[in-house]
Amino acid sequence: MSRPTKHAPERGNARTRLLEAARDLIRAKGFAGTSVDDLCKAADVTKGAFFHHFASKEALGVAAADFWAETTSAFFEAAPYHGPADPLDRVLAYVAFRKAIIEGEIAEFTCLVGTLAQEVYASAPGIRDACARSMFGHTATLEADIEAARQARGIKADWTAESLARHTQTVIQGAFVLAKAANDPALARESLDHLDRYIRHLFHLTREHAA
Amino acid sequence: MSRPTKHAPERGNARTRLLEAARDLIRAKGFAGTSVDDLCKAADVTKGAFFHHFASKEALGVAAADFWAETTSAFFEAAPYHGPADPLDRVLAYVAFRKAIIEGEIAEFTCLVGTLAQEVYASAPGIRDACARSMFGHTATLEADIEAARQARGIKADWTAESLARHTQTVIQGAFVLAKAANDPALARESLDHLDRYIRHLFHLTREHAA
DNA sequence: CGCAACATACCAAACGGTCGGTATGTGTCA
DNA sequence: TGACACATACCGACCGTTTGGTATGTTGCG
Repeated sequence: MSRPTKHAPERGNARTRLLEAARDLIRAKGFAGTSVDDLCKAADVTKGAFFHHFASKEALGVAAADFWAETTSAFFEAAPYHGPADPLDRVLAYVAFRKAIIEGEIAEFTCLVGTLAQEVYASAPGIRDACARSMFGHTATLEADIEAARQARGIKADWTAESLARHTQTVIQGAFVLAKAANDPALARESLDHLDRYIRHLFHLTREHAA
Repeated sequence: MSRPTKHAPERGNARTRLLEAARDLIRAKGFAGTSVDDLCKAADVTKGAFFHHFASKEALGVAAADFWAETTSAFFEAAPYHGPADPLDRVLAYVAFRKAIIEGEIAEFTCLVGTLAQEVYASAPGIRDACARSMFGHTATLEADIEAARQARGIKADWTAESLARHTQTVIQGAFVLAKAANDPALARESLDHLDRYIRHLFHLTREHAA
């Protein structure tokens, strides 16, 4: 029983630990508020390792946003809300799922790329664009279900699936801002209830219809 | 024709210039990304003046949030959306007004206290609380019109005026996040259209009803 | 005079980033 | 098989600059 030979020279795990540290520290303290030394300490690596893997702090920011895109898309793909056969039920289940995962520490359920984009949109366009790719890549996955629901139910809409998918993201991002300001996750959940009610309205559903 | 004597020993205008610089720079670069030197340069004052007026950089952050609360509440009080006699019309006019002022440079129409709270909610509770006061002080002004509209129209609601006022703020804050990520104000306006549609639904209004 | 409103010069710490070096593979060809 | 060339991963001392903050004036006005 031989150990598998490592062909591709295993992408160092210092790199991964730094990306995880970036995810956690930036969500709690912001990008500018997190120093390279902070990141190295949290990841338990040296500064040499940091600049071996990333050309600059800004490059780490871009990589962190890409890392976020990868890990969250895997997370949402594996999530239970894809179960229902009816596409509208999947959309409502998505909203319910987003509401359900809002709990515990604020830094643990809020969005890295939303925080990051808000902070550096003007000073670091590379990071901003990586955040946009992550955010709108995610809304695109919801868009398909919304469009399918619209067609299946023959809804004549003066809105597009794309805009409703983006509006859903708007409510989620805004909910995080209010939760942070008030230091209370309940405010975020509250807005997701309004979003749920709005979507049911657009599809002529009663409030009682189960998701 | 004598010059008006200044009685109240005019709260130094270096202080005001610093607060204005803080408002503009923090919206563009974030709080941690804006240095005391940056602020002094933009306000054309020296560091001595800065620390004469503010005990620390964090104290300036609190003062900037308070300054934002004062100036925006004056701005919204003077805004035209208070005109309509019907309270619901005032609410819809508010949403239309918020949409109308989204134009030009992103840093010019986005919200200081939203940005600030998102960045420092965990590391500077004093600033966060000042942001919360500004934000929820503003939503409270909308809440009155929403509640009046609900009573005037005899709406039996499973939501409160308070929560709808906060949801409105949620959509506005989230709209700013998406506009920054995509570098496009149009995305912010788009979500305000969804919000308008939602409010009309809650009050059983047709889409055509004029605001 | 006395005090508020500044200006100037300075400081220690923290910052992002560089650099010479080591340890450990890995591919290749005689 | 072994040895040479080269690559990757990482270390930690060090560098120049910027940081938030302080100490000590100076100025002008009631």
